[in-house]
Amino acid sequence: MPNMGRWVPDARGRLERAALELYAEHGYERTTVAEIAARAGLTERTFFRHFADKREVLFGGAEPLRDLIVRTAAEAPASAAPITVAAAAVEAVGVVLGERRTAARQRQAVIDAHPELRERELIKLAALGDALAGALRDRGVPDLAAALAAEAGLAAFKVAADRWIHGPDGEPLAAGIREAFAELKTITAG
Amino acid sequence: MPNMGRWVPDARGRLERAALELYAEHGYERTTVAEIAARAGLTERTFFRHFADKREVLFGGAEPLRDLIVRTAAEAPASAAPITVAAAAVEAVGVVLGERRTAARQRQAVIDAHPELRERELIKLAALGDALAGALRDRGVPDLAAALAAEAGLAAFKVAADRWIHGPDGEPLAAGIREAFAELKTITAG
Amino acid sequence: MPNMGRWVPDARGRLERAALELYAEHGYERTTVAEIAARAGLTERTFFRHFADKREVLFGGAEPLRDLIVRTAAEAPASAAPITVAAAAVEAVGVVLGERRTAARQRQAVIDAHPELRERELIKLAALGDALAGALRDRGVPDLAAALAAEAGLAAFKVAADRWIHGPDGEPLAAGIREAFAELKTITAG
Amino acid sequence: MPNMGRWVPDARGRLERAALELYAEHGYERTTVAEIAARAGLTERTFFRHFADKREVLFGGAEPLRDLIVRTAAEAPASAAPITVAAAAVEAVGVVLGERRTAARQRQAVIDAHPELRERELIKLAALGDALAGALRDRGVPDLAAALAAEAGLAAFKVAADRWIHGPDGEPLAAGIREAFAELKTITAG
DNA sequence: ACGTCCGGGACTCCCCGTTAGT
DNA sequence: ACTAACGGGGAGTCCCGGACGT
Repeated sequence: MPNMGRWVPDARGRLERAALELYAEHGYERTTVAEIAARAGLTERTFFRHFADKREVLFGGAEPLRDLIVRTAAEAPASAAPITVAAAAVEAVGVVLGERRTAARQRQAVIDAHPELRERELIKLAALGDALAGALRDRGVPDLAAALAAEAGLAAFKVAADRWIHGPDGEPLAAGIREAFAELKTITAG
Repeated sequence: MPNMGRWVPDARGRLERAALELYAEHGYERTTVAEIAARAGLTERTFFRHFADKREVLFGGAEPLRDLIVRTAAEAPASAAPITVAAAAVEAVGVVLGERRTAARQRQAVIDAHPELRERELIKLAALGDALAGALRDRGVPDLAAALAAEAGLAAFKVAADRWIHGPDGEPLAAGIREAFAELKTITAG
Repeated sequence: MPNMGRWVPDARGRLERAALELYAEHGYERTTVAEIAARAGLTERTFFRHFADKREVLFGGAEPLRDLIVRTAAEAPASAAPITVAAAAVEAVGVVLGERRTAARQRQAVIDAHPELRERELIKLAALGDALAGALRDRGVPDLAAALAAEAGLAAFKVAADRWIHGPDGEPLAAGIREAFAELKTITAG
Repeated sequence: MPNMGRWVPDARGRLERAALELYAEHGYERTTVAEIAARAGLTERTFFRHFADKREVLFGGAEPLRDLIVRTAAEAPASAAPITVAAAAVEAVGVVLGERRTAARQRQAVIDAHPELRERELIKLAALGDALAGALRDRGVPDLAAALAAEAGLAAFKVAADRWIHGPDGEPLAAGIREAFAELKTITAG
């Protein structure tokens, strides 16, 4: 019989929700960790037990994406070209993320307004790129090709995600990623 | 008659040198801004007048590169394809940076060891990418193609710079960038 | 024209007084640094700018004693035996401290009740002993004799101060120190 | 049939060894309790069940010395002078400690480098001194003489131990203590 | 005896503001 | 314009302890 203890369960989730609410209400930098913790009914100390820093609460759910990338790349047919594998992996991410456009927009509005959050976002993306490159190498792709295919995948993703979020309502994210890949092929062929 | 004043000149340069020395001696995070300022014969407050934060002292000289990118892109022949322009701009950066390999290596060793410095490096690179995309748009390249060409340029630069810094002594950086572009064309054509 | 600035002057003194009051009112460990700072009209951060830690506020005025010891030892006649010089130096401290018995008692009551404060007190005394030993060596006293004379001086001081503080009202501290020295000679002669 | 339980035995010993290793590898203050516990295969909380604080792990074995002092003082002939009893008790400690000079040196190197550890060492020594003074009073020695004889014993011990640890290889600790006592008698007789 | 979750305070550091002096 | 002095304020790390469960 779990959770008969003293504490309300899901401390991490409460902290995440409290942080997002406060970031939306007062802005990211005018929100202190103490306020987030207070709203979650916890202490500052506990916040830092769950999140390495004040930014991380916005980027906590990255591991599933990483796993998805690695898995998708591993499951691609052995005959697939590196760029095709990269495209498949990135599209898989696009399918997952593409389902919550409104939430993504709100989150991105906070991130875009604060360079320190942009920094964190970029390093998270770079980590996904490293994972993809590693998965490609595991398929036997040579280092240079693996690194470039992974970077190409990231490039297509970034460009497509930017349009999907900031542009008007329209086609789903995954479709935008496919278009970006196609355009990338076109211009590099030039 | 310069420098008849009370202060030793070149406060900014002294801070930069002191910071690099201390980062090398004790590591980045074990070095405090107070120590850097003390070694430079200045106060902590003065450090922050010259650098926005503790990381920036490692990334201070980025504007010239930005200008170089924009200028190179602007001066490319009107007939050049976007990817060709991006390649030329990125290669120009490679030529400039390629001259100081030892210094680049030391700097990169510090950066690689600290995720917070990686974050700053990534956002600096992203800013260069934005500048390149803007320069391409100024040439009349459509948004999507400009964004992707800029990202492709960054990708080639990142991959080549990584190999140039971490690999054995060998070919110059600019040559590596050209190779990376060629490989990128090969794999996207796949 | 000092102190025309924004701040009430003597931040350090205000912190000291606030700390002593609160330690007396609520006890040492039930007093937080935040409370001390608040009562002094300052912030926690400023407390730590003036005192290395929460204990140091009780031991801040030690340098004058150190100087007094060194000076007294240096000014003793060249013919004086090491133990005589040590006695003179320690007695000089006793004369200075002996003037504020009530304050010393209150302070000592706090210290005696908290082992962590005892630790700090002991290391401060040890530092005075080191200063005395150094001053003796500067007079040409060999290392071993200097170290032992300094320790003997400290021993007499500790014993006398303990009796002066915890015992009934009576003779002044300096007189007790002299008695302790005499008794020390007696028992070591045994 | 011991140790059929769930846990690896000798948690305390594992914590002690882990702490000493880490203090040697990274220094005392750069070692966190969490690291010590992790290396010992335990949790931070368990560390604090065995040791009152992070310093105590270096000073755990002091009770046997205390007992030794009290026993030696109690067993001295009734006719022995206080200073003689103190000398015997302190020498007994010297005999025990004197057997592990290399370990003592390493331990002392850590302690000497960190004032907070010096504080703890001093209070441990003071506790031994209190025990000695108490044992002397139990023999009927008057308070003042007991306190001074105990302090004299500590003084001789400290000076001798310092030379034994920091000086070159040479005579055993107990011999150094005897010499220190002799020198103490000489200088106090001056 | 140990793990888990959390509270709470001490302390360090980064970064910024104001004032005044040169 | 540049510097020093003093202080505010929040982030983040660490030590340490309490309550509960096994």
